[in-house]
Amino acid sequence: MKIATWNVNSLRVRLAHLLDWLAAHEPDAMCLQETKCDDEKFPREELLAAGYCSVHHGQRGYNGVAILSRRAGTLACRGIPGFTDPQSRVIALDLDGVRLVSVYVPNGQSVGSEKFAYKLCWLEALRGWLAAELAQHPRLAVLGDFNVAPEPRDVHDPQAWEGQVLFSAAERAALDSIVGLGLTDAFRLFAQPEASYSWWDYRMAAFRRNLGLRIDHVLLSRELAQRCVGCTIDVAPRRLDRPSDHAPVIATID
DNA sequence: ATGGTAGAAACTCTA
Repeated sequence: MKIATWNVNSLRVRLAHLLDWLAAHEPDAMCLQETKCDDEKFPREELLAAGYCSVHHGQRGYNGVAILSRRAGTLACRGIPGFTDPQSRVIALDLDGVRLVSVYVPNGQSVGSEKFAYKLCWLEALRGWLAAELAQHPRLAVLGDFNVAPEPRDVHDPQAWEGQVLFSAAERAALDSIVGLGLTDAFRLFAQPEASYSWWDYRMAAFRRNLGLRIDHVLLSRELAQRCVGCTIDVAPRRLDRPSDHAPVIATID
């Protein structure tokens, strides 16, 4: 089973990139973030024509998460159950015995801001829910844009980024606590190139200079981690014209 | 020197 995640930063703008990528890599499932459209404008038919079913938790203008799959799955939920959130950031799908979760963690804007407080609150709600999910679903995969770089090696300039949003102690502790429930960062199961990142700011020619952060993750329950045989970041789409600022991450599970 | 770019939307917010 090949599963992937990609923050597309507007699905309608990136649809051609996405369709090309799906045709080239043929993942069984693809988790999307920042679709930035409501359900009515979701390109369901175009994706179906490309061989993918979809479930979407949309929102006009901002956020929006989806899961595409070759075979039809069963929608598990939209949003974190019991956590009232006007922002569309979570969707879950049961597919061939695996529970897949697509997450778009709040960015947090800047440490100490209201949005930062919302981010920490949101991560705590996610942790509580995933604890219950893990108890019920031994095959659980949580994929998405976590907006947190876990370690110094996930940041191009860790000294400059230390304490900044996306790499503050509080955010790292919150992500660590989620991983500590019994999840594995699939990317770190394997040897990886130095300076591997999944997001580069559009500004300052950051991609050309590889000034990136690894903030998009595939977290696997123990059972899935044991069967994971590969996990890579595909930087190729970041080189295209009008790219998303994120690259897809793909994991293969036997 | 808080700059720079991109997307959605509507003239500003979010990232």
